Amino acid sequence: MGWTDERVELLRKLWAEGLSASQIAAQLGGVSRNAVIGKVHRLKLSGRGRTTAAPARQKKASPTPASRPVRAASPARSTSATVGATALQVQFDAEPVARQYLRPVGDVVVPISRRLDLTQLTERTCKWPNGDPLSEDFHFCGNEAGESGPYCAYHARLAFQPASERRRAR
DNA sequence: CCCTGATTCGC
DNA sequence: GCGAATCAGG
Repeated sequence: MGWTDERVELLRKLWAEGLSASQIAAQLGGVSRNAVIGKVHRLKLSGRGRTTAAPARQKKASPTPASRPVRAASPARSTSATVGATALQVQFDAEPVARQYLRPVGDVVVPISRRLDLTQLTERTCKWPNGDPLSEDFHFCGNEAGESGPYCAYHARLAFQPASERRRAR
């Protein structure tokens, strides 16, 4: 799957919104988070909320076991403090604050829900329920779900992370 | 352990 | 240009 204009556009949008690379990758489908990150860098996007600093790494240069590359020590990389907004990642799920920007299409926030009907679900589609089950608006996420679970990467995190947090917090 | 982005480099 | 492998950090 290549980077079509639309996919790049979506990438830019989601990245700008603060979604993580893996989340974006999950929504795009067919690409890994590494692919997303790589593309982001190629597009000269990067550093928004800023996560891990960039201490100028240097590795993986010679597969030769006998060769020991000299360690270049000159980061010369100052973190340009530019972005004033977008400092924190969004952790929405049911938070009212989250709903602000997550309604670009009148759907949920995260992935581009496909609004699948129950009968349209396959074993590889995310079965995360969206909306009120009692309402007609109810639908399923429908994004790509691996074999590791019933949900896409994004919803899997929403579903399972709270559990670990509970364990830690409790 | 999970995750995050950053970087390098072979393709 | 692309992205897997790897690194570095939380």
